[in-house]
Amino acid sequence: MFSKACKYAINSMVFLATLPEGQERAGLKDIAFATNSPEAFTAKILQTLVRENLLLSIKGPNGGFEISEEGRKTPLYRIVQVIDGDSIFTGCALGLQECSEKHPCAVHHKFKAIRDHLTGMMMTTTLQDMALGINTGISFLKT
Amino acid sequence: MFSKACKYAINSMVFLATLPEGQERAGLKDIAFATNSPEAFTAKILQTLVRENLLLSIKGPNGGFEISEEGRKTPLYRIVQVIDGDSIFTGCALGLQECSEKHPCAVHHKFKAIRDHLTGMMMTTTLQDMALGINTGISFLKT
DNA sequence: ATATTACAGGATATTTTTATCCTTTATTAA
DNA sequence: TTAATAAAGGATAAAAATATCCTGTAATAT
Repeated sequence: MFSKACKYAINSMVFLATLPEGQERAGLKDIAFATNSPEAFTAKILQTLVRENLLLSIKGPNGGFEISEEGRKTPLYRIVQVIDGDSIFTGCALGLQECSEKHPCAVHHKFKAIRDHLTGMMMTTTLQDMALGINTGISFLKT
Repeated sequence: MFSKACKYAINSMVFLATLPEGQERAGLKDIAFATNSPEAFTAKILQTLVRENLLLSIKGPNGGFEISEEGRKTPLYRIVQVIDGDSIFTGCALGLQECSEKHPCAVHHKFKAIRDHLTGMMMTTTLQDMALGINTGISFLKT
């Protein structure tokens, strides 16, 4: 469904979103540990998120990453789009280059309904929402 | 969503299911052409489907592949399961090893609804259904 | 100023997925 | 029985995704 890179991105963002005000910064090591992801690889992905202004990065002692205001309000949709592109939201399930109402693949209509369901969910779920679930103990960041 | 291997498998099966009675056999070359997929790679995938009794293969002159009776009735679900495994139907969107009602990830409930929607669709759509759409000109096998 | 800390980014390695090639095996037609 | 055909299957190859390592750069604290 999503690439590992994308899962690491989402989980890192959610973790940062769970941190309480006043101590919202975390280093790579802590992020990787909290999310069960490989440190160096995660670093690469965070770089992308920083470039997109979804994260702030601070070098030096007491440095680390913080979720930006923009990032906090960001829907899950955006993270996926940034890391995996939006083929999952728009691409043909069966691989047709052109798959549309006019030229549908054999499951176009049925599949479109599911994609739309997914897209809607991803657009309306923010990282903040997800963090809230974690912070209230309703859901979990790692196994 | 699905691997290329899986898309090739589905498209090959659907193509074979579109062939009229009495001439339901097609060679690798024709299958690959009809579905826009690489011949040798597709051959490997068809081997798997043959082992699963979803296809029959016949060697020698006038040989080729035929969809089996079992294959014709098979839901899309089964092809995906055979080629990609069922992580798409059961796995956690965010990569948690254990993701369940008891120990849900941050989008478990919302995502489960979508997965169930997908699973239902895949279980109720047979290759025959898909072939019918192609044969009636409603849908297309390639771009 | 200097040593230390921590991210940035380039280079490289590993693994998985996708793809091709070639020999073998089975089948058919002549 | 032989030549031709077509899939099976093993061996590689190429590409993409995942992962690690190392040097450079910025920031901080002493």
